[in-house]
Amino acid sequence: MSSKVDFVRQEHEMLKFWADNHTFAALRELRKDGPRWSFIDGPITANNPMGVHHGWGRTYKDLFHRFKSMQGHQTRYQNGFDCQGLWVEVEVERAMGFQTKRDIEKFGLEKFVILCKQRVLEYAAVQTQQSIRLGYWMDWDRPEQLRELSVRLGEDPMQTVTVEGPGGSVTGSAESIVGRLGSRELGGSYFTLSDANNYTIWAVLKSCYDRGWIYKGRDVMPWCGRCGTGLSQHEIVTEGYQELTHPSLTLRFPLVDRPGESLLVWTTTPWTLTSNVAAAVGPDLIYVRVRQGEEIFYLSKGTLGVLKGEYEVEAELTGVELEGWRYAGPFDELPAQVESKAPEMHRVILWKDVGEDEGTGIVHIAPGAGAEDYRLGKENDLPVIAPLNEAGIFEQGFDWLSGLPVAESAIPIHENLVKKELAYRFEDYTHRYPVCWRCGTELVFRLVDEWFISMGEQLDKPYSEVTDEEKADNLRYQMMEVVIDETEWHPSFGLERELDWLHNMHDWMISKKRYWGLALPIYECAHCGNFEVMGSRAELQERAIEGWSEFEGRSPHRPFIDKVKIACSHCGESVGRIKEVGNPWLDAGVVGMSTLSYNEDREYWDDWFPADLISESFPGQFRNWFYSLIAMSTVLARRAPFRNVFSYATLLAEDGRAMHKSWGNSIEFNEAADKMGVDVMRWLYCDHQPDKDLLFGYQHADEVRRQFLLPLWNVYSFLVTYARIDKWQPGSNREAAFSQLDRWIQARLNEVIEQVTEALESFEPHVATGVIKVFLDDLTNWYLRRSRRRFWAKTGASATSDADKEAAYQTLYGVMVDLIKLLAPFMPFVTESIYQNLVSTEELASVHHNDWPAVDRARLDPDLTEEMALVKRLVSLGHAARNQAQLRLRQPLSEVAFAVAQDPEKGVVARYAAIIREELNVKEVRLLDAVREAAEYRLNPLPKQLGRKYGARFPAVRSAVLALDADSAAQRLLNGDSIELQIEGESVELLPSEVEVRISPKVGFATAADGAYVAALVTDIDQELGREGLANEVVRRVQELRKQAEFSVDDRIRLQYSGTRELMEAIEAHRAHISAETLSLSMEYSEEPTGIANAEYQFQDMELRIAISRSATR
RNA sequence: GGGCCUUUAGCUCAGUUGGUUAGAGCGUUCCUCUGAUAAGGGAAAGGUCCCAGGUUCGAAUCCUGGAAGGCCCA
Repeated sequence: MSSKVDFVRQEHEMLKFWADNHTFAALRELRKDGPRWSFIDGPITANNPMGVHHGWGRTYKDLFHRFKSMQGHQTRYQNGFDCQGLWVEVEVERAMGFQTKRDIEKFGLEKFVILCKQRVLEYAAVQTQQSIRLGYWMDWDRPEQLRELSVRLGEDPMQTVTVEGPGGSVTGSAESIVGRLGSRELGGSYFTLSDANNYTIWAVLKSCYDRGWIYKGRDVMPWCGRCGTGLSQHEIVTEGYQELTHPSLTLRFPLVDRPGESLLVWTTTPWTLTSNVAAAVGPDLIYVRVRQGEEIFYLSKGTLGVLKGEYEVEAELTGVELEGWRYAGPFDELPAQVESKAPEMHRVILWKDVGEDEGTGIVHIAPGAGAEDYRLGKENDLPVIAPLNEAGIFEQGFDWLSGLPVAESAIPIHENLVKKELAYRFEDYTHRYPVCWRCGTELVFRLVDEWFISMGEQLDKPYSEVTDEEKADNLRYQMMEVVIDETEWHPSFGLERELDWLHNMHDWMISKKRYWGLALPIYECAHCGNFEVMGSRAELQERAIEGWSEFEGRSPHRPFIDKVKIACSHCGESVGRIKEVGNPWLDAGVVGMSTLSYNEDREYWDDWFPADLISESFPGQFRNWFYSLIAMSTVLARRAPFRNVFSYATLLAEDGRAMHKSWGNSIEFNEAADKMGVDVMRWLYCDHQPDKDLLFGYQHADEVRRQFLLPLWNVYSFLVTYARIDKWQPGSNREAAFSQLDRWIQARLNEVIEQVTEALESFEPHVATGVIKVFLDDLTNWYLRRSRRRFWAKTGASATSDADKEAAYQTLYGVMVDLIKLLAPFMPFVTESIYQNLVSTEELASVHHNDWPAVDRARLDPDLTEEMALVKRLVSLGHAARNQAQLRLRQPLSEVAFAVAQDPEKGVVARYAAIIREELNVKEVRLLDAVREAAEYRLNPLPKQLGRKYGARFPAVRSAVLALDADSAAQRLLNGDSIELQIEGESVELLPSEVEVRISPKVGFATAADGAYVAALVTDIDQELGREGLANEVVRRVQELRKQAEFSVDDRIRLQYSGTRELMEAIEAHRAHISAETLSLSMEYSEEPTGIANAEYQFQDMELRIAISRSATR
């Protein structure tokens, strides 16, 4: 067995092994009658290859699936792809070189929608392959089939195709097959573009409509001129802001009734000045009247810094005093201003939100170009001037500005204001400004009509006081109710965050003036204004009065769905669907219902709803997927769609910054998989506290490989190496005599099984990995290190040694098998590889088919594990002492003596003497004789014990203890006697367990201490010890040479040697030892040692020449 | 302006119900071990536990206020 292993290549071999043997299908078969464990996948946008951040989330999803599966559950294994919406459109536009919506319309909607579907299918195929590479076991579609469907769709969507489903082949048009992807007849991932998904949203919207929750609203909202669409509140936060620099403008609003006097107003969006109707001041702010030359300005006292040059404050007045002052607007000459009659209405209004942090304390108000302005305008009955069209270009009625894109308007507007002598100051200003999160275009605020779902009134009281009656017609509180009553959040602060969002959310804008997406089933009558919502395809068919035949057989998307007209139920006019498509979070949110066949098979839904787990990254999802998922199931069933939500933070590059291609710190998924291997990636992901941002990179990955994966492999490799030499097989009836170490590692293993199980059940993967890491260290650096020689024992030497060796094999093998089972959900590849070599049987052909290890309580042994922990601690002190005295481990010493903190610990030293002796290479192990060997005592009153017992009197007790004569007090305490203390006139009894006696040993020892624990080594080396040390040096050199010469570990050799006389004497004195250690069948002195390999060494002023050859006999 | 999170070694992070000696990994220096290990082990150096108050016999930990950073909402 080579210890050098190419893990990446091995992963590819395992992928092939799983594929060839249908290992995943076999697992599903094994678990098909198990208790259900339900998972709903949050759809990944099928628009680009997946990134390493997706790898993080998908690893968790796979981890929990595999864990639950090993616990016997059947699960649905359905991945999801998010398909509809602007992000796909934007990529297709980019690919086609389209600039505007007009380009799309010119190209043709029908063809455009097909391109969108094709893109989704292609990237679904890519992501499927990547996910398989990750070891993510899901019910994947065959990537080739997805690609094939994409091609067919492009050729002719109505051509007939046949595909294989779990229950046999399915035939239909390419378009209809694509529309049925993820259905139970086809299997595979769900696609949010599916007919079922779209029609289930129709059902949701219908239900909202029936309760009066759907409405058309007019509002000023963030708008992307390039995309020609508004953005909802969900889309604009987070991704939606950038630090941008804009020209900011301070200008005069001349006061009509006060010649020569002006308000000073500040704006960073000069284009909105064209639509100014009012100026707002803070009612309680202090304003000043300032003279600068001939001019008088008004601005708030706190913003005087904006003034250029000298000024003189003439008066102070409050905002209220300015109310009603009339002023001349900056663009009153524009026809749009004149028509709206705004110029004669310009006046100062009050607004409590006006502040002094920036600007002049006087805010210009344009209700047609700002959200808050619009609300303020409504309250004050102000006219609304809307300057921009869909594309962000000035409308007619703006004279010389009409036709100008808003982005190009700042400079001309400034020049115009300079000409009118209104401009006061002009400078760059950097601020966070909203941009379109898909295409990066700066947003403007625009007055538009959009469709909304009413989220219910926000009541001015805490949730606990909201009554059932109030909840009855209020979606907001119904959602809060199901979240509070039915869900658990990991990490727990998620609940608070979600409730905060739900409590404050606005009505949900569900429409988008775009092309590729859910066809909103809203039919608005142009004649009478009435609107209706269709709740299903059947309902639409029933109501259709024209166009059905053109729509028949097509997916419910534009343009075909738009052919269908119904008769208005009020006035009978022919009514078409509104042109808007749906917000994509409707698509993602409904999957909690649609993928469980809520509309088609209520029994199945009942079986699998709600999900036991959902899991996504939390930044963003509180207001996106978590929210929409909850909204949809609350509308339809008034139930929470999941019981547990597990979420995690953000993946960053190793330098702590976001990954950006242009910054050179970004790592692509495929590259990471090829270079690190996915087992390493998965471990790296899981071994991280999920609510903290994860720094992902090669250094970190290499650490995982070196510190975890390699040692794991090495233990396995050791076991296999010697099992082969000894032809050892598991399951024999040979007699085994289990040692203390065997019982210890078994006890530890069972502790670990218990802890790992608990950690995974409480959604704390990083706790599980932590426990396993410590265990692997125990296994390699303690159990194996201390057991190695047992494996080297010559078979047949004695019954005792054979039974000991058998026990070692059985123990290491058993531990290894359980360990890889525990590790299988985390590292499915390397564990499978080990399993195949170590265990695999016909019934359980994969590690992943095994049951999760159960805790064997009989093997738990807390005393043993605690004692061994102490032994390790003492031994480590012994190493420290050797280190300090510069006494290498190869040099045997006569004895080590320990001091321990507590009386009961004394027994441990004796009981584990053999282990300690070997580990520290000493002849004797004993306790320090405090009376004889201590040079100094110190008393350490233990705060935990004494503090709890005496509370506020602790300081007094403490000083009383420290005031004792340390020598005599220590003697008594070490004898187990208590001591009377007088504290503030009272007598108290000090117990030996309440104070630690610290010893400094006399000279002659090399010591190391940790609190009261002391290791003291006798450092005298007599001739005998010295020779033994030298013999070990010789052994070491021979071993080194064996390795250099690439002898195998069980090769017998002939050894020739010569060198310094002292060395030769040592060799003679320890011939047997050297020959046994080095497997030398013959050892002979030779002036000129000759053999296959030879070497010369110099150490400790001595010289050694050796040569070795393989011996023919064994 | 409000809510949530974070702040501990040069870097990345642990730190249990409050206990007087605050840990790990990486990096640096030195030592050591090697019959699985291009590995491992040990030691040294490195700390105002963000700041200020408070509670307590005792605070990295609990409370209040503040600062800085991140996220979310106005």
